[in-house]
Amino acid sequence: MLRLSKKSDYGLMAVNHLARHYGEGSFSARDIAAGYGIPVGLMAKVLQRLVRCGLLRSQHGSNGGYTLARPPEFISALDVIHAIDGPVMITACQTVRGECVQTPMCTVKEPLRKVNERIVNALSALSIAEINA
Amino acid sequence: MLRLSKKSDYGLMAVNHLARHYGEGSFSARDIAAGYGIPVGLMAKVLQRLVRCGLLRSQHGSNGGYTLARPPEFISALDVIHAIDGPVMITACQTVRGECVQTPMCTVKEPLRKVNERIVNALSALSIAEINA
DNA sequence: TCGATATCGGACTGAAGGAGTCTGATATAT
DNA sequence: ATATATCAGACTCCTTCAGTCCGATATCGA
Ligand code: SF4
Ligand code: SF4
Repeated sequence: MLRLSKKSDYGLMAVNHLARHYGEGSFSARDIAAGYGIPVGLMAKVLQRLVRCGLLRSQHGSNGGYTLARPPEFISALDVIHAIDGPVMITACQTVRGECVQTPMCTVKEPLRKVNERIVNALSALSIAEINA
Repeated sequence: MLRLSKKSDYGLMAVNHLARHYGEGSFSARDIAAGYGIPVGLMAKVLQRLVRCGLLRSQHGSNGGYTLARPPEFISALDVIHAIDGPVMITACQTVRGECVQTPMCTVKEPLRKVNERIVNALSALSIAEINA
């Protein structure tokens, strides 16, 4: 139904939070989650994915937590969404379980691909720094 | 995960088919479904929704079927998607079951609303005639 | 009039994905 | 040592999706 996952939503909020306090040390999942009413366990899970994709750096142990891996200007909304939800693709022409049976005779595949491209561009052009402003 | 429903996909294909044969009489759900490997029952259901939203006209009885309610130039991809899936909204800030609990302190609501607006505009600007070309 | 062919409306099912929880393991500062 | 973190994955509950099915209504043609 063309909806962003809640995880991506949370991820954007978290990265946004870290951007707002960029250079002020690290923040734990608890720190971030508390301010926005996000379940801590879920927030942790989201942050982990962002680390795995190289958007954040993490520090174990007490006084540990997360920081941005690079300045907010160089992190896009697409980066965050892609790290959490995988590739942005409004159609399911080909998924992990084979391709859509309509593919050969589909008449809307190409036009939708173009629409998808525009969405990707829009998300890619939107930096975290810009969101924060 | 930001994906269009299969129903919308089918709807676009159906409307596209009717556009391609605009002025050549009406086509039944069976007619349309057959050409694209779409389950007939599901195709019928999708077409019914399009009729209810005024995009198509229907004719009961034998030799009945569906025709476009207006020329392809004046039907947009958004019209079709909206008729089938409801309003295009990438966030769930407010749904039928109340609003998102993060709404008051959400920092990404506004930026995402703007992204949504761009998507809506893109879909709205894409007419069926254009898809067909 | 009868029967075939349509749409129409809604209920229904099984499968998939989403949201969130929980547990155990590892790393680090005090 | 202990408290505090991240980390990794399995797990449950719930919603949505894709597709089916049935009964009702409308229309055409023989
Ligand atoms: S091939 Fe056509 S029908 Fe199948 S997913 Fe892609 S766009 Fe949709
Ligand atoms: S309010 Fe914020 S968190 Fe809640 S749905 Fe809207 S954008 Fe997502």
